[in-house]
Amino acid sequence: MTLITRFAPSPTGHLHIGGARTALFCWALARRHAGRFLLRIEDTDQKRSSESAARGILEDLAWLGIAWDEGPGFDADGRRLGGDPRAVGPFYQSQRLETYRRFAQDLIDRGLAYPAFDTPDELAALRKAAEAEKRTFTYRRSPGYDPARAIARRAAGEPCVIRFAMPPAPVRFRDEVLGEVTVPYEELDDFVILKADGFPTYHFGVVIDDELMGVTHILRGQEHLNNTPRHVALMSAMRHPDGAAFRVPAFAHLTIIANPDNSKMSKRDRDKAARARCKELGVGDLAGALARAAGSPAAHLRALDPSAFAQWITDKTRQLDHDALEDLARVIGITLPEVAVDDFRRSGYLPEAVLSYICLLGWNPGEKDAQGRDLERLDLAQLVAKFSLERVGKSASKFDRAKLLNFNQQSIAALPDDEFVRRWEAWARRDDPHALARLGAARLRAIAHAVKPRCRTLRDAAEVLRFALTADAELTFDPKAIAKACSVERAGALFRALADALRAAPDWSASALDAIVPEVAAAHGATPAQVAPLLRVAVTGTLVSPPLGDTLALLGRASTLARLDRCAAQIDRAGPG
RNA sequence: GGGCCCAUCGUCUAGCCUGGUCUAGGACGCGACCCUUUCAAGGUCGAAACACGGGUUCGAAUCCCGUUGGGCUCACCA
Repeated sequence: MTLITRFAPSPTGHLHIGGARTALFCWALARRHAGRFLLRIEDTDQKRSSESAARGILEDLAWLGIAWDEGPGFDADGRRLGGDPRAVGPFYQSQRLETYRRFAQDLIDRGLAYPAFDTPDELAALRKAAEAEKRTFTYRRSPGYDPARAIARRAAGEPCVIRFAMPPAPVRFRDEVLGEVTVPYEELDDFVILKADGFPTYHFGVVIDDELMGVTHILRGQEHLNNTPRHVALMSAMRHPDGAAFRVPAFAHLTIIANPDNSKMSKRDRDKAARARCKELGVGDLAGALARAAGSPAAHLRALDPSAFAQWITDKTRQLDHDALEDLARVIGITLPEVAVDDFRRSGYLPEAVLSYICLLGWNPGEKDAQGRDLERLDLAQLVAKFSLERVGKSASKFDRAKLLNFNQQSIAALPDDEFVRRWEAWARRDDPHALARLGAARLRAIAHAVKPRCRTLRDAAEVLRFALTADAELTFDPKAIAKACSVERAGALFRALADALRAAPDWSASALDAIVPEVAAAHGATPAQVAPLLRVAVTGTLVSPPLGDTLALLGRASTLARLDRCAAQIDRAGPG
């Protein structure tokens, strides 16, 4: 039998990093066993789902390189993803409503499901009462429930939901990573399967679609563990029109991915971080935030409604729109924690680094390399070759940004220069157009070899080359750096000798330029280490830069000499030396 | 609070199923040193863990029980 896995996100925002890990494992398991991996969009919450979010998730998956065999169609790098070769679609649950209704009706006809007419207020009251008695609220049909009357009321058009009549027995199932799990009947209520708007609930849609789409292995986050007994009970109760029973697929619940403080990694973490910073700064309203934004571009923040901001700042459950939040973060001087795949992409992470890091969250190959080191940083092909459910761990893992950053740095360093430039250009086009305009791909190419090992993210490239992104006339010289560089004996003479040598240099290549500092040093009885800082601070304004030859070659002779002049002027102003 | 799940360095983890080879291995981070005209990168070395208590056993990180701690979940959200 073909192994079939699926990833079934709800399109309420960008793909969460935990979702990406789930999708990756589903994909890897299917590939490992020459099976199929399908993607289904669970858009049954009409209020929160959006087509743009669904598209965003497809883009995120494609960016990571996780290709789905079946599901919504998508073009990625000339490759067509998705499709419906087995004719089991559509893959948007909102397009499968009639199917759910038919199955619900069958359940009702067999007395295994029933209409319920409670209003939200009534349910809330029931819950509150249960809580007061320190009891868990579990919905049950009232003793006097009259099925015939209920069905008549429903037929008359009275609004209602359909609930599953939970069979009174404990539910037991086997989880591939956790083992046997048993849940007592008392914990299982008569949950809703069809909402008042005619849409299925998650529980109902997932059970029907997994059956109809032939899914054999369900991999999902551990937060779903408690839902599984409901699904198993449903599967046992349901049948096809021809009377055939539903299958019970294999389950594997993946560990939670947590923040360093042990809280679950959530999209709200970004709002939380910004809110905390606002409080720290005493920014209580939009006007205050905008005041700080003076002079900096914060278009999305400006477009925000003051009352929306006021609500956001006090209500922990509220989230600001993505772009407005980014603007706000810039204004209050923090970087938001990345939690969605797209956040990492924007921050300059490479997909291969993200992938190799998240596949180690709750799984590892358990192999050593020739040096006795753990095998880490796998690529997709290695993952497929080695993946197995047996090696999936049981305990929650914390997301370690430092390690991800290290993986990313190594991935960047491993890129051939041309590829590095190509990736940076593609990234900068969207996320740092200013740097792209000032630097340009061609100039980056010339110094790529020196920039790569200094970047932990693609964004760092502009930071490493900041001196080159600044116009000669706007370069500022750090006074402390100048003082330090000039602390050498006869600094003025050395500086002039450097300038003369540079002006006369016959060959403006990195290797030729690298020879100048030792030459000048030797001629004046100084060491290269005493001379180099003078030149470095003159052309970059600081004491830190890529190797001087590369730095000078990138700037070019005219720019170098102009900077030398400006620096000399500043040294003169500061006093003779 | 009820139910479910989990528990090895700060973090990700190997080892656990099939007790001894574990004075518990690797990676990230951290510290030191080397290399070096700065910063990186690279190299070498170092500090750092079996939550606790009972069993079982000649022997337990490994098996059993309990305690403690943590997480998830209790919606007409998924």
